[in-house]
Amino acid sequence: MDEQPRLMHSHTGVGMAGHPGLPQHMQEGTGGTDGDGRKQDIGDILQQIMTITDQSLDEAQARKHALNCHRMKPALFNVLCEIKEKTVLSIRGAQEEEPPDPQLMRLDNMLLAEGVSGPEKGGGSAAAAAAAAASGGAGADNSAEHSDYRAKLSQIRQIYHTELEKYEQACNEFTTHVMNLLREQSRTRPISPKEIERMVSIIHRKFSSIQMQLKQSTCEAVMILRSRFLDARRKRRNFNKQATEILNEYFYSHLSNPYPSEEAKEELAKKCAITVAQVSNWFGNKRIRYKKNIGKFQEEANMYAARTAVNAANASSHGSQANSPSTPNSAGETGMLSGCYRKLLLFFFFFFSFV
DNA sequence: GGAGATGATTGAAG
DNA sequence: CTTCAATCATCTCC
Repeated sequence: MDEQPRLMHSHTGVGMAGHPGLPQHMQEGTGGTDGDGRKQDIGDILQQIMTITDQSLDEAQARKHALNCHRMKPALFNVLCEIKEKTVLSIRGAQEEEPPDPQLMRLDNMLLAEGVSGPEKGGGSAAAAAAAAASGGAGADNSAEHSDYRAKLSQIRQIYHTELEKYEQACNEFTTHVMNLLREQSRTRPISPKEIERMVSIIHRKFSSIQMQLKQSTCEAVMILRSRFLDARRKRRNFNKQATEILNEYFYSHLSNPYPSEEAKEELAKKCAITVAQVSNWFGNKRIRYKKNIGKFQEEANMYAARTAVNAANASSHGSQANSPSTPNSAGETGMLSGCYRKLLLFFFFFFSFV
């Protein structure tokens, strides 16, 4: 029977003696020396434990209150807190400092770049802006496409934000609820603030995984929209004849160095009603295609060279009209030509044709 | 429908 | 950053 002293010890150690909420016989038992009396006490306690589930809620509350008011309770509670703190810290050691999820970062970056998350950029996205620049001067149908794109993107944005708000609200509500529960429970069992913090972070992690799904689907929607839009952008239009003539004229009149400066590009872009990027593209394509097959472009080169020569001659004779050297109106121009210039044109044409 | 022309895109190089 | 070179996707002409 060496269990008996231990039980007794534990009984006194836990310190229920003098507790106002405990039955008198239990309090007496702590200081008692009578073996039978002690046995009786233990029997009573066991009986109480066994019947505790049968007690009414009010009775249980009374016992809870009694326990809370016990004089040894704070000391015991602190000890338990310390033990718990150590345990929790050792558990946390392995879990903490986890790096941010790269996939989530990617999704966040993409949503930000597309203008879905973050501040609204007037509905404009990188794709819309790029396409707007690339399609330059293409006209009303393109701006209609852009507005369509913007409208759809804004729709996605709205849904995303509504859902995100819902998730955040639900997360906050749930977190508050759990925290209240834990605070309430912390009065009867040791729950450290760190433990609450950990619980909150667990909840946040769970909700952020739900949020990630939302972000994933939003990204997919944007990608689909964007790919459709970019496909539409690929439906290019050839530049109009006048624009091509302006570009060709510049190209062949600068054949020794067909690299227009930024200013020249801007001017050409303005004249052709296209973007500077399109001018750059055009010159890039032209240079490479010309170089690849000079023979094929010879006739074209001769024609533009002749035209340039005529323009130059024209400019010298009509000094005041020289401010538009690169875009002659062929029909009008020919009509204005004197016999002398017509001869000159023919000379240049044939000269360059046989060179 | 096919061939060639043409504007745009992409990746490498400087 | 610009330019080159290759390539793609579409347009235009026959």
